[in-house]
Amino acid sequence: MEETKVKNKRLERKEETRRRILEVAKELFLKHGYDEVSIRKIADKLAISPTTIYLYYKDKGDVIYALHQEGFKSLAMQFDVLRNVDEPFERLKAMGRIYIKFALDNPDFYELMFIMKEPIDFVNRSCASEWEEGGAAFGALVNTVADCQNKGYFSSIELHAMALYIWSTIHGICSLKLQGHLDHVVKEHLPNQENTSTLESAFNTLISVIKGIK
Amino acid sequence: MEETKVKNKRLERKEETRRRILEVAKELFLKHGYDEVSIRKIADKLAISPTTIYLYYKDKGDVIYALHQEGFKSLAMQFDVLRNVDEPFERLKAMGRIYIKFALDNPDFYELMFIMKEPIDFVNRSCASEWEEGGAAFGALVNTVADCQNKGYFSSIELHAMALYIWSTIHGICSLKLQGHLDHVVKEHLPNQENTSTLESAFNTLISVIKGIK
DNA sequence: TTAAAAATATTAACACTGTTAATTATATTT
DNA sequence: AAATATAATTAACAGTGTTAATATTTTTAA
Repeated sequence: MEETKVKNKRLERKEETRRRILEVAKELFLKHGYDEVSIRKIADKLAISPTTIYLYYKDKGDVIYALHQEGFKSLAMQFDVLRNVDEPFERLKAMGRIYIKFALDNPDFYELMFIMKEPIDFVNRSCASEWEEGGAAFGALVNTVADCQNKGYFSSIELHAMALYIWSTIHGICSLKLQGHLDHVVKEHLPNQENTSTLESAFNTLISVIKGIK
Repeated sequence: MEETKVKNKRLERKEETRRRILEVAKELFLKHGYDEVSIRKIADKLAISPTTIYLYYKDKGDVIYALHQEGFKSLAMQFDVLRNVDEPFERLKAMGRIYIKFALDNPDFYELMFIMKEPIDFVNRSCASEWEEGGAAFGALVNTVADCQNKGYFSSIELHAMALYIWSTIHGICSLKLQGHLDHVVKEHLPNQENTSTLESAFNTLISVIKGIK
């Protein structure tokens, strides 16, 4: 009976080391951005050998994927307050605002979660069909859109097409902003406009557009 | 008078080498994707030394930027047929379809032009204010939107906000698709739907949505 | 308690990357 | 033909992800 206890102790320690590696990876990631996260730098900060990390994560993509998952958990937490918003269209609006705020507050995480290819390729390779975190996020949007339709909003449009369309618009504006593709357009075509207000005006346009659909 | 002729000859040769480097860079880029384009591989294919490339391009970002510019020229050429479409809303629709087709046909170029940070950072650093190719593309959209408004379409919405909103939606759906973020969502929430039809249905949703705005 | 076994961590190395300084080869001008 | 300007090269630096072989530590068995 002792041997299982010891084995558990070992598994715990192993899990703890895994966690510590991820913690440092996350710290470097948030402080210096993705490009600055190298296996060697993570190892240096932990005062371990670079190769040790490969005993806990298959490769760098695996580490990145773990951060990717953390991001989705974090976003889900932000979404948690939506349970207090009963009116579906208000909930949809709040959802959009939280999503945008998350993107602006955590640009590196957003890049990891919705822009970069590597982590999502890892998902598509590993877990063939189910992917809880990602499915839940889009599922929450679909549910809210369905609730809106039950209240008469944009009920003429197919549910999933509508959800995807909303996500596309908000992701589009966030990704253009975060990747630096708005700076020039704003400078040339929308002077005397502040940085964040461009996002807001695009979001408000979306809201007022879909609000009118019967 | 001979010396200027010689100097011109030299400049021509220099420009020719610059062009050949870019040609190979583009070939590798289209064949193997961005990650596989290294200075050394370009040099190998040209049977020259890697460092020679640095005599023609400041750094790798400069090469990437040159391809970035090629992409914008190519897109502008695709847009050229729009001159034959008189009705503004039809032109807007055609514009969207061409944009989406360009993205699907040239995923690597699209990534370079509208997703990656590096080339547009290069733009924002180098040419402080004017950037013809990019400005022209968005300008074309703004003009078409303005023409639509003159015909009574979505005239209640501010011009630039509307243009940015349309771009965001179409870029959003393209970027989600190209970066692999739709695969999972489609598999889970929209089975029995084909790959490209997801894009089309989102685009059609956008069109039918904005068509109804007064 | 000590010897064997298993788990964990490390060193050394490979094959790459972008990039620069110093050097050599080539072409042009005097 | 000699001097000069231009072009291209070699060698090297500092970094990357990753693997195989080796050493160290921890656990198990005698």
